[in-house]
Amino acid sequence: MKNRKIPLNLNCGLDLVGEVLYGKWKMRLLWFIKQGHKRPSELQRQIPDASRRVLNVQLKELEDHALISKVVYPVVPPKVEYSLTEFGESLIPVIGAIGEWGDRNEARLRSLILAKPVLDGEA
Amino acid sequence: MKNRKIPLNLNCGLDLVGEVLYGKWKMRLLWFIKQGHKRPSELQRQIPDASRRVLNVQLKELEDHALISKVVYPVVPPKVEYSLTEFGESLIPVIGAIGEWGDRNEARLRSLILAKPVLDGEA
DNA sequence: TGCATAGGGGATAAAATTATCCCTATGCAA
DNA sequence: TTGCATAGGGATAATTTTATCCCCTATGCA
Repeated sequence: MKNRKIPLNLNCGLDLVGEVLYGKWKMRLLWFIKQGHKRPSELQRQIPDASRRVLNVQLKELEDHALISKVVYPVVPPKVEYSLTEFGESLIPVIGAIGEWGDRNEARLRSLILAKPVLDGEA
Repeated sequence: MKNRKIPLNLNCGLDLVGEVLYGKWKMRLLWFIKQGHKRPSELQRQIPDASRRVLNVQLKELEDHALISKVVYPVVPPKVEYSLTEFGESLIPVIGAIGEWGDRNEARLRSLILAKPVLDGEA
């Protein structure tokens, strides 16, 4: 989400959403924030597969896109809390729908995804 | 979607959906197929920003993930038609919801996305 | 033979996204 | 004085994803 060399294409709603939601951890971040995990360290605990750095970067993008807002408390040790903006809230049902579809089809998706064409031999 | 070095994480529904829907043109492909644009050349016309090759690759992945099915007619010149599987159909409402949210918030999204932090100077 | 059609796909380059590493700062506890 | 917790960020490497290039199939027709 830096300066792109390939021009953005923002033709339809789908493209627009992509711009703000395309990011490996973004939907999960929004979701966990919605669940009340507001502090960076909490989010990090919820999503241990991502590094702290990466979460920061994606949180920053979500913030730039006005989906979340950030409050920095001037205390030591530092304390930061994120929360959904109204705009971000409006996206929750959509994310919910995506997640539900995934949950509903979990078994099937899992097997489809793991069913790589056999030729993975590598040890 | 090749052999990954970084392990997949398939913890929740959201991750699973990501695996099959994460791809720059995938949702649009599904959407256009749903609209009745079944042949590769038609899809290409609908999505001129993507090269033929790229669409083929993504179509192949959608097919591998059982969201679409492909029929090759043994005629010359070749004729191919894609259609949504039942599984793919079940995803349409979700994609619809995403697109609607995007459409509803088009103006806002557009300005947020284009409002890069000013320091893009480049000539 | 040459071209058009409709579709495929390998190899490789480029771009975008993620991950890793290391460093900053404060105040308190050992 | 070192260590820990909390949060942030630059630089750079690794990975993944997209794009570009070029060539191939087969038939029918000029």
